[in-house]
Amino acid sequence: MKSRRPSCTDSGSVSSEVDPQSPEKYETSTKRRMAANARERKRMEGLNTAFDRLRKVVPQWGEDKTLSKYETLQMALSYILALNRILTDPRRHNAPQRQWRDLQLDCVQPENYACLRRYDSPAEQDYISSFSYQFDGHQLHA
DNA sequence: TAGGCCATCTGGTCCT
DNA sequence: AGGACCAGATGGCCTA
Repeated sequence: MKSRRPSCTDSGSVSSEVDPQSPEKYETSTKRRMAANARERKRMEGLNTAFDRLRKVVPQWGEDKTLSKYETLQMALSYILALNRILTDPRRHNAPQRQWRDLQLDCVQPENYACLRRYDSPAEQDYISSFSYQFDGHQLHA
């Protein structure tokens, strides 16, 4: 993970509500704020770890393209609906020999991805066109 | 250079 | 009181 900005709070900038006449209060408040910042960084780190784990289990566009957080959530939603569809699809029982992978690709609808970004390369177009199944009764809300 | 994405800081709110 | 969570603000990095 890249560290963007050197922490200004870690150097001790704390705000306005502090009484300049009371160094002890100022120090206490500064320490509290720094601790809160550290906790927040830790919390966001956990959140980003969760996003990374999610990215590993949803379909990716390619090794060189990392899904943004928003894209990851949209992809996860669509993927879950697709898997749910697979589990409830009656064709599953009629054609047990069908390859799981084929059905999986078949069950993700392209319009769920179209809003995410533009895909210009032939490889990406091919990948998108493989998601051809139309849901009935499932509606995604943007 | 503008726009998208992101990390970080910060203050507010809620909960224990 | 202190921690967790959240949303707004800010500024850096990257790409078209």
